[in-house]
Amino acid sequence: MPRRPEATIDKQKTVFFTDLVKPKTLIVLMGPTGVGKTDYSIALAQQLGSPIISCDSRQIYKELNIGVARPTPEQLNAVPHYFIATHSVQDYYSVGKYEQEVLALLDDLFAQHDTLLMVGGSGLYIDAVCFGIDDVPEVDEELRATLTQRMIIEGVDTLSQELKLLDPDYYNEVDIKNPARVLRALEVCIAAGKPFSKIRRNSPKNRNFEVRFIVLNRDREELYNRINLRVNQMMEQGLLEEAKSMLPYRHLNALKTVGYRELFDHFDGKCTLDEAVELIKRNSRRYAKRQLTWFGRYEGAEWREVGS
RNA sequence: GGUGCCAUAGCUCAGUUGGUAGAGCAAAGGACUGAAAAUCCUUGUGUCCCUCGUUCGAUUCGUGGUGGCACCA
Repeated sequence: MPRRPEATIDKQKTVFFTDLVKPKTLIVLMGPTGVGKTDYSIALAQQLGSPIISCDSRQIYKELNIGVARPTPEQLNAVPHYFIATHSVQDYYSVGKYEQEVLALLDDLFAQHDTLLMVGGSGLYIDAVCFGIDDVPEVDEELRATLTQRMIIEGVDTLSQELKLLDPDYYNEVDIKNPARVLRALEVCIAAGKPFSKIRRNSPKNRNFEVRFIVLNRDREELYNRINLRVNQMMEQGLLEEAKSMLPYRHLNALKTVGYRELFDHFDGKCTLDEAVELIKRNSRRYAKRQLTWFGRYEGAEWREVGS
């Protein structure tokens, strides 16, 4: 199933741009964690004369550095970067906000550039920028908290039965064993007073730029070796201390992140430090695999193999 | 050198009263619309160390090897 294949510029806008200005292109460079996106993107950005718009749901936080493999100060100075260390873990953030902020930025930057480079591994964020995300009413915290509580106590099955009543269409589509998905659908149904499936149109929004996808990949074994090695390096750089300093925020979404939660478990005495480090490696590997699955659905993407 | 124990999936091991095998972990594949580095679904992985023998049939029993561990010299 191709990901949003019909997402091309609408005819009128194409005419408008070819008449007055050159068409604008957003190059989206993506790849699994640890492939080597950072180095590659800096070289590519310099070649294109473009800044880098980061599309990374974790590097966006200023409190997270070592554990999210933030580019070094030298790398950040080599090319202007956006959306790196710009937000706080303490502030609520979401794909929707990211979409808005990036689109506003693109409007500005395209005035100076014909080609812009976006780089990152957060698939949902890439989708939001390239194809848009439906407008869903705000859900207040209390409702979410109540439903989360009920999810824990009553289990997914009870809540998915409730979803079946409120939104039979979505119930038939959704993975009813997935608490996150059931909970979201349910909270939107309740907050909006209408079925989630009526809100989630899943139709691409028009964008006034073209998109080109590049997926960076490398031999699986080599990728995993790099991930394992990088985790060791993170530990040498002081990931343990960084995680310790994040303990007060461990309940926040931003800290539900590979590299931190495993160390939190260690602090709780649930595992030894060595075990925690091994788990960070494993979970990073699994994350990389999930990313590759996601990227595999971008129709027309150019896959570039890198490596020795 | 002698004696004993062990050798089965990538790893740790279970098992077959003789009918070619299964757990955990690792791994592989997939899903994905405001938590997305999140959350969830599916799936195996095999010269059962080698040799010869007994047997209709040996991974299973026996002989002899090889390797590992332990104890004794």
